[in-house]
Amino acid sequence: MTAIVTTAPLPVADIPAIRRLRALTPLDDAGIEALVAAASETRTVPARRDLISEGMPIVEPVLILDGWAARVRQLVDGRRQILGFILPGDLVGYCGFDGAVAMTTIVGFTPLTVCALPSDTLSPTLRRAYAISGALDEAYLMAQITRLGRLSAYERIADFLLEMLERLSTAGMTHDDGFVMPLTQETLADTLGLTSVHVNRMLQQGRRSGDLEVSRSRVRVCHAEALTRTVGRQPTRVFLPHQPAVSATDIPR
Amino acid sequence: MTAIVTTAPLPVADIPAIRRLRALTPLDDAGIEALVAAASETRTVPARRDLISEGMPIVEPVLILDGWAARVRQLVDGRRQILGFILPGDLVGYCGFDGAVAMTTIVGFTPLTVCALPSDTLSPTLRRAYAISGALDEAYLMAQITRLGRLSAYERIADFLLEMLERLSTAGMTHDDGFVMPLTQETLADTLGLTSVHVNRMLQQGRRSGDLEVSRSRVRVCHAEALTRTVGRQPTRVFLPHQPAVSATDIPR
DNA sequence: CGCGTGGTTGAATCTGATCAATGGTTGTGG
DNA sequence: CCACAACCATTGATCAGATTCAACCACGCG
Repeated sequence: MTAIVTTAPLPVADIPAIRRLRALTPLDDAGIEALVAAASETRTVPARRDLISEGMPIVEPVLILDGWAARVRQLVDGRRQILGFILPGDLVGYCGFDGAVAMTTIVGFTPLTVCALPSDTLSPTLRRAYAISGALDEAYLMAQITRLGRLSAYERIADFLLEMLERLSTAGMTHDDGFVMPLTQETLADTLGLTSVHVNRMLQQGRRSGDLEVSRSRVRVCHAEALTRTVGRQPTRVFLPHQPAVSATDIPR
Repeated sequence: MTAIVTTAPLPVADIPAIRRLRALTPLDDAGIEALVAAASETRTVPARRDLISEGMPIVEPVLILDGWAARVRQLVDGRRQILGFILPGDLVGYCGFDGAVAMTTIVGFTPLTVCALPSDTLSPTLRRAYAISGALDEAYLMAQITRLGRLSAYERIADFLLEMLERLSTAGMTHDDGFVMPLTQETLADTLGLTSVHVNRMLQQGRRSGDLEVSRSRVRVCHAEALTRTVGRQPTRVFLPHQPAVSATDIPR
């Protein structure tokens, strides 16, 4: 799980959560120090235990250091919808008013390592990183809506895996367009609005067409670039890139 | 559209947007004054014109005073997904970091009346109202995901109309569980991940079963309470109610 | 009056769900 | 170290909800 280097006190670049936040926006020393300090005092939550329960007041915002979690909504008749995943470097319970209650239950699919989220008053760059992270949260929800509303089963799988690839690579958790995905096909089904049987068939189709390599809990997207184009996915973007503005190709109808 | 009373300078309670924000959290005088002042200087955007375009930098946050708008995502092959609606009292472009770009296009289905959003530094209560509004935005996105992922076509329609009822009643824009909905069935279809043909059939089913009264642009939900229960909808809640905590009836599996 | 937009209807089709059974993997306890 | 139990992946057959295609109608507007 963690790297086996034990010489130095653990280089900052090896902590995926910090790596992610630094990738969102450059952090000043105060911000990095605060994160490193926070990450030294961790808490572990066993898999399948609620990290936050829907309707309960939000106590303390935390930063995910390791593990996969999800926002889950359970319907009265047993149907379940997974709203989105929460990965290392993601913030949980960071919202700006008193008396807030959790809008969804959050549960881990693996044991979770979390730490207290450093206050955003410690560094303006940290504050900015949190704000960007929040905007990305919203962007992921919107991407999920588009997937469920207008993509075919196969497109949903592909688009979802590409999103995970994008997110995990920000935290440095991918290798050669592959990553560890500790989810069952049942979980994937509850995410993508499908049945596990159909997820299974679509994964096979992805294998046969050479788009995917899927084993136990490993996924590799074979030609990420090409697949991105074929399913019409556009990468998530919430702030201005440093490149000159992208030319809008959209034709107003 | 607007009330025909012209005696007084227009009572605050008659401005739906302000009514909504006050319903979210009590506002102090500074906050109300700022809103009233802002609402006196309006701008109008014609229907079908972009209020904000995806990928463009966000210039100035605005408050919707009148009209219906939506966040829209257009796929390359012409498919369209409506992510959610923006109604009077909703905030647009209020996000906490520099260099942010719009994550989606926002277009009006009616002419929109908007005004500049008063700065959240003017009043702590205003700031709180904005934060709650933002949390509600997120809650609506999550509700939309659940609708698309796990509800049947009929349930989607019912749940959606109940949400609109809930939101519009906060702004005082409903009468006897009815409201004006300036959307075509095609638009509804692009919202709910269906085709317009199927939306039509589901609306008819709603009429036949006595759940709905739908005409031109008017909708009435006949037995809102009952319908809420039958489709298993739970009302949106992002902060602690003043009542004692609701007992959790959820059975952990 | 004619056209365009949006609503309504029917028939055929298809994507994905459901039901049911089999087989493989992992983890645990004897 | 093996045996068993759970859980998960896989496969086939059938079913159903929603789409597609194609009309037709009603209304508002230039």
